[in-house]
Amino acid sequence: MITLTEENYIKAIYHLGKQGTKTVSTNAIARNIETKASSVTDMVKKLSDKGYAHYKKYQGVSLTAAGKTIAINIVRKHRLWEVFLVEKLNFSWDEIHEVAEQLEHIKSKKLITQLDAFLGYPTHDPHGDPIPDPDGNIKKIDKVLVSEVEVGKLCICVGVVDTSPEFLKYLDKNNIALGASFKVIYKEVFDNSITILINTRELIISSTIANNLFVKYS
Amino acid sequence: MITLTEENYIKAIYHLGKQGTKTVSTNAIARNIETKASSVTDMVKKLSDKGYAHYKKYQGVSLTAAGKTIAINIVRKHRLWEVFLVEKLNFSWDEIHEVAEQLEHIKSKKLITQLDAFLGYPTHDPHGDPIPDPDGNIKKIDKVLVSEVEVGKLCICVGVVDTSPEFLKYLDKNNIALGASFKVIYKEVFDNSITILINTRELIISSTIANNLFVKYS
DNA sequence: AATAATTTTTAGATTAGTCTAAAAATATAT
DNA sequence: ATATATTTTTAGACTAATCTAAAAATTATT
Repeated sequence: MITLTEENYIKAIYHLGKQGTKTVSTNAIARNIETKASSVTDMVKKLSDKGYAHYKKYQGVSLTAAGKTIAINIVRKHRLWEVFLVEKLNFSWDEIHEVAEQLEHIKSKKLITQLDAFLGYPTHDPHGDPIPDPDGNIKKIDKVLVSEVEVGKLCICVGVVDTSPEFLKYLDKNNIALGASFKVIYKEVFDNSITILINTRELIISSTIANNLFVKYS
Repeated sequence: MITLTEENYIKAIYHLGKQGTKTVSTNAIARNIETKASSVTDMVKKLSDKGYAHYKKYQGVSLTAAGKTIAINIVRKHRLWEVFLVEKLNFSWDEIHEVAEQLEHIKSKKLITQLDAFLGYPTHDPHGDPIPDPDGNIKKIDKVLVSEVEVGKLCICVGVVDTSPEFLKYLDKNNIALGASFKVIYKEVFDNSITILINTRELIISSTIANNLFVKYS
């Protein structure tokens, strides 16, 4: 049996592992799940013993195939619940994360199968992130940061990098929801801010915003 | 903060407390949550320290007002989730208990408020048990055991005592669902079995069954 | 390449929850 | 009312997960 705590470590290793580097550092995990490095060392040994992680002292951690399967399954559950919360229970996209963090640990295969069907087999969560299928396959769409879009391009908002309530509330306030479309009309070289035309209104977005918003071309 | 384990003890004390006696025994709790009496003693002291239970050595336990509030809130969550599982996710009534046991511990006031609305403010769960309202009020309907119904009475099935999968499957097999109506046509004095007429079919039910099925008169 | 700074690990303690086995209290039976 | 049986509590040990502080290894700096 796998404990809730083990699941959270596996999830952290998974997410940190995707961000580039081959192996994940003890400190990075500690930061991610708000614990101490010494606790991470202990847990990582345990995960290694149980066959969920590769671990050599001082060399960082990575997930085994078994570990990755578990991680992807948690991600699938998390994102399906997020869709449920937004589509069925009228949560806004900045309120769903902490509830989904709890719901993702509920153990019942049937629950997820049925939830998936009930939601109409969604492919993306409310932040635009892909939902792994039951076999763990994740199809990635080609999305690009607003900061990299050329002037004149028509874009559709498909996702975010940062999912903090602060950022999501900013987007809401400016009517930038998933699926919203806009055109990039000017890129300021001095501070990398970008002027977009959304719903006939011009909006200047900072480079910080532009680096946290994904779009696809339409 | 209240832990998951504490919640489960409080729930057990609540359910055992309703079954008659003024105070609940250590052994009864141990049996109910499948643990040892010594563990119960420890936890019950803790609940008492935290103000959720009244406890005097060797005298049994009962819930304080605060403890009862927590218990009823868990029951409310449990039963709302059961409705969700049956109505929205097509679970059968013998499959829902163990999943609801997990879901009842999710912490989010908004989640339950919205779920309640989404389900159309149901008053009873799929086993016929009443769902406490947000303030903890439970309205009881006057239901009676089939074993106590007089011959000739027309009945509507409104609930069960035993909620084990075995019993619920037996009911399903014989088309006895919540809301099903039937007439008691004969009561055998020898073994207390009861013959009922359901959907033009005669069915003999044992006294065990008759003591676990609630009906109301129609 | 030697030293300094940083990261990671170990050692030992702590907390929540559990257990076994023995002691204490209560309930039952003669 | 005394002995017996049952229930409940205590004492002490164990596991999972955490922490602090110190030691060891790695990385960075000069």
